[in-house]
Amino acid sequence: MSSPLRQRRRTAATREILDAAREQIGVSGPAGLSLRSVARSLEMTVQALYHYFPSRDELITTLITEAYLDLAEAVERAVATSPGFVPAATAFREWAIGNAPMFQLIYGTPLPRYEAPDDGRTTAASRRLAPVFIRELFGAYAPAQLARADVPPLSPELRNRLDELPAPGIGTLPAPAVALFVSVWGHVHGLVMLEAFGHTAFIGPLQAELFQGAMRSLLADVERRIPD
Amino acid sequence: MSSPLRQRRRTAATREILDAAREQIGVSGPAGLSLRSVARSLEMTVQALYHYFPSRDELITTLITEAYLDLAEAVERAVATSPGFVPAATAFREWAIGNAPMFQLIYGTPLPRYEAPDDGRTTAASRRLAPVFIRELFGAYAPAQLARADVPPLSPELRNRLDELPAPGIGTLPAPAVALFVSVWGHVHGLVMLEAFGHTAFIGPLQAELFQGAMRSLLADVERRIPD
DNA sequence: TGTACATCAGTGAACGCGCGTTCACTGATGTAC
DNA sequence: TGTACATCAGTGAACGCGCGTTCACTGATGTAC
Repeated sequence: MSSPLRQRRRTAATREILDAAREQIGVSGPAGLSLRSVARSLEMTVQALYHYFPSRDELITTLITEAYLDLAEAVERAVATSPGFVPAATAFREWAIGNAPMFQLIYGTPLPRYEAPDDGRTTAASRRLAPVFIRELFGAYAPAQLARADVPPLSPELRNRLDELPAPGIGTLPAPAVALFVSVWGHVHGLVMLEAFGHTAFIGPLQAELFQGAMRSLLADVERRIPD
Repeated sequence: MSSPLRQRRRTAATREILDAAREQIGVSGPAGLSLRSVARSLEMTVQALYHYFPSRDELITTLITEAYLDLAEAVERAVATSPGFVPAATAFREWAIGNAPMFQLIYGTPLPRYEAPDDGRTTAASRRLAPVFIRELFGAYAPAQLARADVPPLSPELRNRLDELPAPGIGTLPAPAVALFVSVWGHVHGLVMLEAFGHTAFIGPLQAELFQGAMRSLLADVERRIPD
């Protein structure tokens, strides 16, 4: 095993590369990322990067994984000081708008010639966010209540499918609550994606307020659908 | 002016190019589009394309514009035979899923080195869809009713802003209805974007049913928020 | 403490590729008289 | 109807660029004895 000093230097250099890559994505968008541009901004040669990442795809995989975790942590942190669904949604939006290019990287059009790794690293990281929202949204209800949530009738096939989702995370919920949650998930993501992709620019700088209002209404509508 | 025959041939060739480009996007995603690959699939040289489009960006602009119009027309057609918000949303989803790469082109991450034209052609095309949804969602209500829609209180600044949106389309609605509509818009887009970008693949092939249910609930929630 | 050796971050040179765009041209088609 | 001319779709050749990746190397740093 190599020396701790060398190890630390290596770690620091790896961090520098990842930061430069993020910077690069910030400037020219996810698709504008290239090993050569990263090397250029670090004033080193491209080949040197291969001492830290075996390929472009591996670098991108790390960026995606870290972005998912960073986003999930930001939301966790927010609800730690101010619990509730609306603060969670607000923190989600703020991360997405404040890191729009990274948000595009993880939730936007898949990168042209990028292939996610087989080992499911990115998928695993992407699953860290939902449980936080599930906790904030449904934590106060008993499973029996959630099972009677007022959603349009589910076909037996769909009910089965939703009941059989893998357990950690969304799979712990009864089918009607899964249906409700997916709808909420889409609602939150939709408003944020539209804003992060520039489709609601016409609203101007008050989108935060509009979003907050929409989330409050959404929460009320969800609560109304769960029986006492 | 050139002969009608030549004109028709030119139009046909232009169509062929656009179709090949769409095909190309279907195969390798929006970012995989290139003049050279289009030329290759048509078995002609790249330079020939310049007789039909002055640049790559111009071709992309046409593709984007036509995609927006195509989508809006699909929804119009659907509500013509089966009116209502849920059918409109269903048609929207079906177009998006059936034309996922084109949907990604218009609603996903902006293309790397593409600049939209100054003349607002793409923006104008993108505004064709909302009025259909507004009509289906709010057509049965009087402006006075919409003005009293039950949404969280709007700050004076936001209310002003929403009241002053340019008139054709969303600008015709009173501020609370605009807020409600943006929320609905985000909800519909969110579920569809998540699906079109592959983030809800774990649900499997029953996403259509889940979406339909979510839209029915959404409609009910909206109706509950508009007074008699 | 000194020395031989191993590790490894970084470089120089090069590869083959695909890209958008320009230019000078050819040759078929259509127009004017 | 025939002929000179204009139009314009298409080609061949080339440009300069950026990309990911490989290879053989140098030279500084760290390790073992």
